[in-house]
Amino acid sequence: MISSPDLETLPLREQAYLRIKQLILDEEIRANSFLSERTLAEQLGMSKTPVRLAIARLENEGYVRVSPQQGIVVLALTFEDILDFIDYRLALESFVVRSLAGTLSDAQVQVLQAHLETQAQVVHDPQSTRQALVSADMAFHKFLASLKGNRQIVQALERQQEMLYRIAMRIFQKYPGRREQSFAEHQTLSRLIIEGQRQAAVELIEQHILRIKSLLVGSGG
Amino acid sequence: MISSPDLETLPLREQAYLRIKQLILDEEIRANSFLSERTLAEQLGMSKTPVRLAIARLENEGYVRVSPQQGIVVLALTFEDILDFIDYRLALESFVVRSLAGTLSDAQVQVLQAHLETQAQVVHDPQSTRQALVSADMAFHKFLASLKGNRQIVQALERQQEMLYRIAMRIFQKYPGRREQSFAEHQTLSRLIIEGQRQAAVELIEQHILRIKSLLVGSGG
DNA sequence: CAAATTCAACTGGCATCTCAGTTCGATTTG
DNA sequence: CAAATCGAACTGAGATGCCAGTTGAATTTG
Repeated sequence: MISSPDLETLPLREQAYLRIKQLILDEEIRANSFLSERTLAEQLGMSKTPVRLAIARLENEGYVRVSPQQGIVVLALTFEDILDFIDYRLALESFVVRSLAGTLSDAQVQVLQAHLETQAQVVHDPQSTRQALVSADMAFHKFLASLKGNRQIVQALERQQEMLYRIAMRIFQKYPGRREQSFAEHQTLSRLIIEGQRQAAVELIEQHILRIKSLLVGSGG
Repeated sequence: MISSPDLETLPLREQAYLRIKQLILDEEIRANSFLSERTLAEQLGMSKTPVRLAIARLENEGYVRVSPQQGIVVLALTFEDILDFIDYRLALESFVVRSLAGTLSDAQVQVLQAHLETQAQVVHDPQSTRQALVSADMAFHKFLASLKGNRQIVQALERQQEMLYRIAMRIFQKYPGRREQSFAEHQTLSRLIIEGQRQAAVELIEQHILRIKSLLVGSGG
């Protein structure tokens, strides 16, 4: 959730986009709340122009809706939206796992295991914030996709992850047990991919993702 | 490729977006050519402001690249880009077909067959333009996705189709035989989905899509 | 007191202007 | 003649101001 180059060196429209999106994802700006270009511009210390570009981008990505002469509304994800995004993710990730299984080079196996080790430290550190846990979880899936080397899929997955970040945070809060369980599944999944057990790997990732749907039913959107 | 509400009633930024994108897709603006906000604004009869928003959107979608103090470049798809988009499509569509097979209601079967009939008329009309043939082909796939009822997947597929529209046009030009072959596969695919032959349906759609890769190798990017 | 009306304070949409940085050809200079 | 230099003509980035349309509370009117 953090982008590396110094925020201040970026164009103002990019700063505005990143900062507003972060406020939304962290729920410092809640769904269904209203914004205005002028207020945002003042708060961010810039003019309306770059704010307008940022808002337009957030609208295209589905975070807000802009009504002429009315204002900007932060959109709430409907239950249907969430289920759609989960199936979308399922389509992407099961493809990734299917085409990855049994194809990893030795070097790739090394990097994958290093990545798992990094996540292990976060998971086993009692100091880790919920943000850190969720980010590490998402980073693993994004990393798998990047192994496939398909920019479109990685980008699509990123977009999906950001959109469901707020949901993931709630799930991690409600079900703390997922901390360990999710990581254990990542380890198993990695092993199956490395060993080339394609069918088992695909089934595991599908269960891994579809389990989220079950959890959501129990948490009521 | 045509959006229904009267172009003139849309906000200027939307008109600019649609018109510029159409020029790019129709290759009236070729890849690697340079644009400028001011020139476009003059040509479209509006100020720079809405043009700037349109260009920003096209940049986010990957159609152009904007360099500060230099200009706007219409991006050419690399061969890798194309292959990535095709795999992306494969991930989406094989998921759609897999989850659709054997689940269609009678009403959905009716609409699907009506859709096939519409496409048949376009395919068998010798007057049909290449644009019409490509659009009808894409419309079938988009329709299948819409049967699944997942907005995210439909939207992702739309985006992918538009991005590969120029490539599809070249392929249809180089291989006129695809006119009939593609349509025949759509008929078979529909039958397999209706009859619930899931595995066969998935294999067919995967072949259908992967065949495009083979054709591209023979056409040299 | 309640209903209709007005109006001031907002909203985003767009045009315009200035600014700094790039580019490239004409000009100058060796 | 060739190389260095200068400058005019571009580029997008951003700030600002105006406009039309919406909204809601105060005010007027029955």
